[in-house]
Amino acid sequence: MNFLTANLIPKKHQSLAEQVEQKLLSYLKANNFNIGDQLPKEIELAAHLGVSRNVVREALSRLRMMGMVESKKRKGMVITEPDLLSGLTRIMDPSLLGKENMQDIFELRLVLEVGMADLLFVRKKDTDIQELKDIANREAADENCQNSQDVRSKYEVEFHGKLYAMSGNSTLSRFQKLLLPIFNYMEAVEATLDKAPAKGKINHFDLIDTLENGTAAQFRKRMREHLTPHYARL
Amino acid sequence: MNFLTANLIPKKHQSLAEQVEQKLLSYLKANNFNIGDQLPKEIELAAHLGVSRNVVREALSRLRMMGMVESKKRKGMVITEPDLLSGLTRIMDPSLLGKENMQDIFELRLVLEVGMADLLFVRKKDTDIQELKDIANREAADENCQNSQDVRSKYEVEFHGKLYAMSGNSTLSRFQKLLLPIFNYMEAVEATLDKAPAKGKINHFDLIDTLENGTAAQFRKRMREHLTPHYARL
DNA sequence: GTAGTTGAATATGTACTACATATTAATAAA
DNA sequence: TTTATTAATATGTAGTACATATTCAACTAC
Repeated sequence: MNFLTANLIPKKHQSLAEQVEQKLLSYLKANNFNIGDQLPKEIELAAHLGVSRNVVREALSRLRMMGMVESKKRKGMVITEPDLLSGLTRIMDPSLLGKENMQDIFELRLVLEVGMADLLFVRKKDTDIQELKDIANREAADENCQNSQDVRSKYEVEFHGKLYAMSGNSTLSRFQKLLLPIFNYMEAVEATLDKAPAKGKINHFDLIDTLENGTAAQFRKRMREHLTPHYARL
Repeated sequence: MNFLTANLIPKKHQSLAEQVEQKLLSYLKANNFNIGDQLPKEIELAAHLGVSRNVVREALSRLRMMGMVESKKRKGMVITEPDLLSGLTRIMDPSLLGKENMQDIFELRLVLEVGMADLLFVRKKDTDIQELKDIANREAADENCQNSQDVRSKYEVEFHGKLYAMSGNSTLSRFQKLLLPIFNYMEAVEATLDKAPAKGKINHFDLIDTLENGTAAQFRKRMREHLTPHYARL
């Protein structure tokens, strides 16, 4: 391609479906719609935008995938609230992601759990503390913890998952669940390298105690220490 | 939801395009492909799955949207590394999200900035510190800061954006940029309610000093104090 | 033989038609 | 008035046809 034709083509080529998707998004953003409002019919959109119905359907399919619209058979398409994590739920898999993304996600977990402290202290309930204690007690009583890494990590997941749930932030909590396969994979890889799982000095009982009697700053410090083996990966 | 209940609960009707999307995703997850590998042609997929090419194209369009595949005109579709934030880039807009999602995102920012400390201390460079100082100095010298909330928030964004960039976590940094419109919107709403923007006791110079001479734990504490006005919203 | 050009082959991109399906809304029956 | 039936309609799916762009091979020129 010579420089003349290069100048004639300003943007990287976008398919019509992508263009229509963006137009629909701008349309929705600009007109402050409410949830439940109706979208024009596919045929009308196609006619108005001067494209085929196929193209419109591809664009709408993407909006549907994000949870931005729902389509009913005769009613047409109605606007819904998009799902923040709809994309992530599909691709959060070790076999789909590269090293850099996995490392980013790994780090994100560490950041979240340390930074989450204030949410926990604002929203903790007595019943939550009790549940944490139950988990920690079951963990302490389970002799399989000595032998099996799987068993250990089962309690680890349960305990920390409960913390995310306690945060009262459902996006955060859902994100943690998506994050698990990545984390497990990276731990498994680490295990094959003969790196001892090296437990931190702060255990779950210590964390519970801090959550019950301490401050958010103290909890952050202890959580940071609890996660020290993982921080070694930075 | 475990494997069993997943089968027991009758799924809400899924369109063929959605089913094909999932089949393609499972196919990609199961077969550990490498980036650059080719996917079968649309017609072959359609024939193999027993659906029309339209349906296959809708599914592929979704994968393309997530950055999982790229399509070249004659070459066919090749596997690429998915973009973790491709979904978010489209929907991170105050006019598309509801209160709960916005609140979740708002909280997430607070969690991230407090929890980010260790990343910063591992990866900070002298040049980064210098850049932070430059920003803080420009801010201190700008007399418009007194009058205009916009000017203040401009420096705020620049300073904190630099911190995210320093984290060395590009996903985190990109997420912060997406988060900005939400944050601005919520601050604007707060401003209309006559709530004074109430600056925290810890300013940017304090943060820089801690970053230069202190510890990660100290930085977390000070960042938490710096963000105190925002934490009031919890 | 090498470089550059041309042109055919081909997979994706777009348009269009036809019909299936499900659900609403109107109508008829009780 | 209530219930059952029917028609209308917007999305879902299938299929054909052609446009477009890019690869790859054949070919020409030097």
